[in-house]
Amino acid sequence: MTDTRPKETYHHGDLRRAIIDRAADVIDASGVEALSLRSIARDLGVSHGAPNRHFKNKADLLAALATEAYEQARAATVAAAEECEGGAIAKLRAMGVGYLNWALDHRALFTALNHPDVKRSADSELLKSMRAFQLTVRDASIAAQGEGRYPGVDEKLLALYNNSVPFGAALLIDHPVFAAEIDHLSRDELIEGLMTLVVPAPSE
Amino acid sequence: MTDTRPKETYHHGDLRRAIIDRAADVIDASGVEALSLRSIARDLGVSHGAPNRHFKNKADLLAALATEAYEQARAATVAAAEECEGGAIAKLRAMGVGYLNWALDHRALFTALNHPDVKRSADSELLKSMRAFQLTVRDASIAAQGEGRYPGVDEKLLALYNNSVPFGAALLIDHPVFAAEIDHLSRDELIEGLMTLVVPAPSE
DNA sequence: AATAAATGTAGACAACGACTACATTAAACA
DNA sequence: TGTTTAATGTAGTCGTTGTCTACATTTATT
Repeated sequence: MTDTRPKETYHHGDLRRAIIDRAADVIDASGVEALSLRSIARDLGVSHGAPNRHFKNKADLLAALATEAYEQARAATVAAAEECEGGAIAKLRAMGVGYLNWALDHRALFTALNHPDVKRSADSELLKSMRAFQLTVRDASIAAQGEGRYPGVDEKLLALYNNSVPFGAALLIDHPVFAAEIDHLSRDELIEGLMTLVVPAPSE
Repeated sequence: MTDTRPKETYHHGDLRRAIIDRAADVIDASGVEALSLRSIARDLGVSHGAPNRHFKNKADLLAALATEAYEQARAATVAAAEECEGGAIAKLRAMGVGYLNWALDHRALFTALNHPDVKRSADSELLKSMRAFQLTVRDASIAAQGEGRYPGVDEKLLALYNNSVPFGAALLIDHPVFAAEIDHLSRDELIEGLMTLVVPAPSE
């Protein structure tokens, strides 16, 4: 996954990429609070000031992680929809499954995506990625509505609903206390079961 | 803003309470990353080491905030259910509304409740509060199932679903990018509309 | 009244984020 | 090609923070 392309020069070659990857590892291992530009620099064998050439400050690194998270999440949901052979409703359901699988497979990025302070950042790249993700889900919701799902419901409200479930579920499934309650279900059963509640199969 | 009491007494009286309250203010105003034990101590007119008598470390303060958040959230949902005069299904729907209203009225505590590093804490008080909240929702879900809602669905899966929606929705509604998309709806319309999708009124 | 426990203070230290001036490498251009 | 310019990394510094320790003051207990 970490396809670092070392050019083996005195300049690191792709320090920005390496910092982001390392940051994700740190978050996975020790949490967001443990994230430190200096320790990442040490881990990568560069001076403590080097990261500042790539990130204006620490929040900027977190924003970069979140941007990547939104792009990956969007790619995962779009891919899931494209692999689904059903109609718009089935695709919407597949997108939720795809998103949940991505979130559980990339907890560090998912953490960055949900970090409370990321909302505060006005970074335009981040806002663009957020918006792209949102629109993807909204369009899929509208398409599903065209197939008769939840007729008459405000489409933006429907988009909120279809965003909220995987969003909240990923947080809860990742949560030790809540997860303990559902450990009799396999992950796939959990995700499939949940999305079936959200987007029931078309009656047939 | 800072209710610094007259420094006539050596002991503060209720420093722990004051620190928690001030921490919530800081989170509201400047985000979690801006939280600092020393600046809180300064604001309250005590020495920089005083908070350590009440919180083992910074994470412990965050855990205390989260504990209080879970207790408040539970109280709000229970109160909403008790004020609802309908059956178990109507009560479940009211609980979601109550939870969402609480979350949007107490963003700092909601932030603490969702902070990624809080999950990592093994504080037993926190775990107790988390569990109490979880069981409250689960019991209400089971009661609603007794009235015929989602027959045959694994009750723990149903509890997850009923937790996920308000959980995720509160995050999204609080989110500038997503919120911009639904600004044509008032907050009450939004919450009511969403919960109606989650827990439709019983057919009658 | 004597003593212990709780609570607040003051000082110290290492780590951190962020800034600066400077050095080295890569890129652009003549 | 050689020169200049921008990008990138280094080393040093500063103020702030979390956390620890020793000590002071107040409150609780016996």
